[in-house]
Amino acid sequence: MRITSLVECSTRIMVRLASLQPGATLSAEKLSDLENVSRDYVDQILQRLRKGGLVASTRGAQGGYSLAKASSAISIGELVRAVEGQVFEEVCERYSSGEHECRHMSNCGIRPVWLRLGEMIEGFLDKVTLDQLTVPEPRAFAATMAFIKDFEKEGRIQHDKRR
Amino acid sequence: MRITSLVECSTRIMVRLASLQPGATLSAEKLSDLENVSRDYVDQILQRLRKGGLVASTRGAQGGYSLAKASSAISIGELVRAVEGQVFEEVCERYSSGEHECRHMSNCGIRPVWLRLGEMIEGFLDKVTLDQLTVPEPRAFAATMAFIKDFEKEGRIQHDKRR
DNA sequence: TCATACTTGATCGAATTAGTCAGGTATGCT
DNA sequence: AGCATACCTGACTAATTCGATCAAGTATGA
Repeated sequence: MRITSLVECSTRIMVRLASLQPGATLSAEKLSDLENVSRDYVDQILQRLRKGGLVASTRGAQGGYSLAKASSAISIGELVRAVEGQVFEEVCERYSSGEHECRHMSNCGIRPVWLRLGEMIEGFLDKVTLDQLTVPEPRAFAATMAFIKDFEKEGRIQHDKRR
Repeated sequence: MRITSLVECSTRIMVRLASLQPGATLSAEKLSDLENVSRDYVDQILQRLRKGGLVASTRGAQGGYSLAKASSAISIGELVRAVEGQVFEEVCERYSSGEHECRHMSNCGIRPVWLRLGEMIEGFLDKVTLDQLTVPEPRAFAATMAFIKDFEKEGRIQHDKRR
């Protein structure tokens, strides 16, 4: 299980947009340079984000992209759904289609685990909003910590300080 | 993000073994028939489970496989690590190797989210044990619900629930 | 009207997944 | 001992998904 390159790139692009002053925009070209992602790929990502209603675009010369709503109103879960279609694919959906019957029979003890796992992952990502990723202070993740409080008792999140 | 076929098959095989009477074994052939998974694939899975210390094997005619320890002592997290090597791959590990530098710079707000997500997924799967999957659905569901409840409220799990 | 910037969809190599295949080795039963 | 049963090992491969790239547009503002 992992975060794909697509989600990672999309997140970085969204964080860039979230750091803009109100009214400002960033062109796809600029985003490509800033994040070191090819122009074509940036275009594709922005397109999906726009269709998902997460970014707004201004066309023409001096045009560009900006967030479609407040960064506090955009969750990573939404972002993932916008670029990948879904956050977590259910096992039973995947392995039983058409002529095949779901291998999880009645009285199945396995299915609830995958369901619950999916709900948990989605619940987590839906509660992490973009504004939490743009601030350098440890105040980020307050909502996240509330969601999974006591999971780790030693304290708050340390932001990355490497290199 | 999804559960792979490998993990799904492995889980079903382990649940079969968990439902055996103490001392009993199931041959790879039998498991293959019961779960409708090819004999070769079952062999491969059982081999990985054995190397991970989750199943024990008895060789020779009338031999077979059984759990290496109590089903209450085997978690799905362990199972996943045994068959796939890891539960959740870190983004920074994947996208920054050798000559490439991690794109998550200092004061990165993104990395902690992926780290936390990974910890959560692993924490969840490490606490779901095989014995919780061998019972009819309502009880298994109750067990996973209990996990979430404990997870949110106390950060720890009750393993010795009365029947 | 033209440069800039966004839009769309097809394509494609690389990596991963999902399983197969071939050829062993160990054990228990007769 | 002989041999059938069953486990063990690792290489191999087809299918799918990932991670982009590419080509050919359309819309807008100066």
